[in-house]
Amino acid sequence: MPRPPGRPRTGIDDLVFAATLSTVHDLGYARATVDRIAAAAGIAKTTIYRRWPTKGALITACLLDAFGPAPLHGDSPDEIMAGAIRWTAGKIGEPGIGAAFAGVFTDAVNDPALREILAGQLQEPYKMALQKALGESESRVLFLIDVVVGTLLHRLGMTGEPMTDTDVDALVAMIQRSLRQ
Amino acid sequence: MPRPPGRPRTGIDDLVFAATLSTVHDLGYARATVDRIAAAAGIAKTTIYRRWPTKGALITACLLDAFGPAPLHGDSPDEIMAGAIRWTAGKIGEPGIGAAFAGVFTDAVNDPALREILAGQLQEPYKMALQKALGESESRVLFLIDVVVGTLLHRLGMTGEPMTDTDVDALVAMIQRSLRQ
DNA sequence: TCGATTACGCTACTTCGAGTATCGATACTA
DNA sequence: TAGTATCGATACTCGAAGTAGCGTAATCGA
Repeated sequence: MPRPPGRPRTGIDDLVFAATLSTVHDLGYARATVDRIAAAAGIAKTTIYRRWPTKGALITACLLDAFGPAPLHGDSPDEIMAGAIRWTAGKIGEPGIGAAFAGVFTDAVNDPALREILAGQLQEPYKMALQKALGESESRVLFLIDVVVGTLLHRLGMTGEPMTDTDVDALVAMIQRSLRQ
Repeated sequence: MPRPPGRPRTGIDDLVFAATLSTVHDLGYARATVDRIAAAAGIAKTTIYRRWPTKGALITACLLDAFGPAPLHGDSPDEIMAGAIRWTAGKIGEPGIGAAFAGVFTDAVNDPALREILAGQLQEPYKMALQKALGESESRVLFLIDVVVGTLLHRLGMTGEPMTDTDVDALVAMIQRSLRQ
């Protein structure tokens, strides 16, 4: 497929993603304006809006890049679930990721278009992979995602800190007991 | 205690709370501006700001009023927990309450002052009551609150709809198994 | 009845962030 | 060299949070 005409885009997506997470980490989601993110990346704000139509789309793309494919390893559903939960908890604990996630999530509550993006682009791949790996129904997997992600985000939102390893262990144990039943 | 001097405040708190929930329900959290809430209540915006310093404080006061004390009835921890979970799910499903909760919650992620209000005024009483009713440790009760409220809010945020009774049943069963362990 | 005090409604204002418009300069293709 | 699309920069619109000031209304004590 031939290159489209005109000046090609410069490869600054990774730079913008890094600047986004860094700005959210330093200033919080609400004060991480597009102006500031652009300044942190050393580019013009208009360049950001040429690539992502809204701030929500930018954050979602940033999260998609940060999370990537889920590592679903293990010989049993128990091991697979434990790995997935600990991986999720670790990601949410990384600087900026948890706050960005919580921020875009809350924006989505009353923005159906953004909700569509979140559910379709971010949640859907993990849902499919988990269904296949665990052999569980769609509704069951969606329920498990609600429990795991909801719990981790609620802790982050109420305390400002990611969940401790001890509590993540409790979450793993609770889900595993639920799976065996 | 003698009445303070000057014109007394009119009893419009309940009116404002009702207008707040109604506006959030109709327009969503983001478009439920203080101007619109005031218009829905039939009062001036400045009157709202005389009573609540910020929009977050207004929403929190509204939620405090809407939730009220938790009904913790039952002869066993299982029954108490089941009642508390279903009561919480029902409240979050009421028009406007879930969206207002999710909105103020997300605002709190990067607003320590608002987080203080949420944790201290809204969560704290339920935490104390549950500790007493269940005989569990503080950290255990906080974990349970994270799971229940986080799961319900995540479902609401991802789908725009409150959790179905079937899934609430699954949540109850999972928590009960976790409690017995 | 009169002054002091405080709340209310109203209008106007400041501030800030999301998103848009425009323009000159630049990089690439045909 | 002509055409196209990107980048940076500046300036702009729009909407919402929160503030200021004023005239008016309600309640108190004297």
